[in-house]
Amino acid sequence: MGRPPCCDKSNVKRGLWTPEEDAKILAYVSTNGIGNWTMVPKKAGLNRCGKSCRLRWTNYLRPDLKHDGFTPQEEELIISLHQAIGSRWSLIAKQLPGRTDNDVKNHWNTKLRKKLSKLGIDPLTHKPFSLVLSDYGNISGLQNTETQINVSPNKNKNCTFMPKPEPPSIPTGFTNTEAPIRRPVVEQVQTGFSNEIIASWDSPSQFQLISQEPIFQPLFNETTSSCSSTASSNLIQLSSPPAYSCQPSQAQIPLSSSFNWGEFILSDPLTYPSFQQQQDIHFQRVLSPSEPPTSLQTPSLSFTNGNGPNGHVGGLGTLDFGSTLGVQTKTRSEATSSVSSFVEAILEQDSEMRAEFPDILDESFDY
DNA sequence: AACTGAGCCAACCGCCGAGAC
DNA sequence: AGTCTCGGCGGTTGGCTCAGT
Repeated sequence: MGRPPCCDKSNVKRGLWTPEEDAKILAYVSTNGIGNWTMVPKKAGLNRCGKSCRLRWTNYLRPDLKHDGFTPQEEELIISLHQAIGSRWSLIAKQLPGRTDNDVKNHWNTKLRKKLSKLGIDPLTHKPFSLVLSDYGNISGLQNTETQINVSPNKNKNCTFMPKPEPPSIPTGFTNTEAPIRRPVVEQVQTGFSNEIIASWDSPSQFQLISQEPIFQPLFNETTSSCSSTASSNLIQLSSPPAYSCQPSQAQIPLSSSFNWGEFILSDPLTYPSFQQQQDIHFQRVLSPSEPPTSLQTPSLSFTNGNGPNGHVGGLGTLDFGSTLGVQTKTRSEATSSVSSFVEAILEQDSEMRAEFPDILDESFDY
């Protein structure tokens, strides 16, 4: 038996609010304060659902709200917080005075997500698309090329894969000439559950405390300095909340030290086919002994609930850090070779199709 | 001028947890 | 312990605006 509706929806007005209705809410709140929203419509003389009144107040009428556009600083903060904690809009909004979760969510969905995509960054994982693709190749049970081809990342509607990521460009909304995010996120793969990796965000006070730690510093540094981040010694203390099944419960992950996003994106096999000739050299260089091997690693995922990699499991999945925290069990070349196989398979199919249907597929057809 | 599609944002929906009873 | 109510939350939808054709 479900919860009964808070009001008779057939008898309440819906849709946009009129100035008169707004005035009634404001008048009511100014004299009675906030509380017991279910009684507000009756007491304020409104033919609205109490919940609707609360939302109207929370998202629009509150006097402390800003109604102007987001500043570049606010955008940077949203991106970095989203990178850290995922789509927990209310927590993000608490760090932005005068902004509501709805504001932040809408701004993310309409502006920031596209900005990141244009930079060749998957807004879901905050990683370059090429790295996300290689992560799919790393998911256990997807060993062979055919399986990988059958698993389309686009099945996840939240996954904003682009068929051909654009080369890195200068973001329009940022004050700096440097891209605000060029560091791949190695701490998490955010597929609807893994944002719980960073687990100490449950209270705003904790959040505030942690947000002042170096966790975000690399991002902000990079907006004003070169890509050689000073975060090489930074460690993120991970402690899983009891409600989730991240493993292990305690882990330390070093942040990327000298990673160059531009270099990485330029190595994107989808963007630059010559990547295959360079990748081994590239990763040998990046993974040289002087570099922390984990700087390019991502957590490998194992699903204990039967959902595939595209399943939005909402906290029920299990992240297995066993292979990435401390011991590297899968090399970058393995990961990228699976991507290469994937690309090769596509190119091979393309060649066959071109040979078979030369009139249909002209030269400009491209992936 | 009319149409169309994309972008944007306000509002809604439904689930959930907390707390009162 | 069970039920009910409220408010919070993230995801989704509806409708307005505007640029392009």
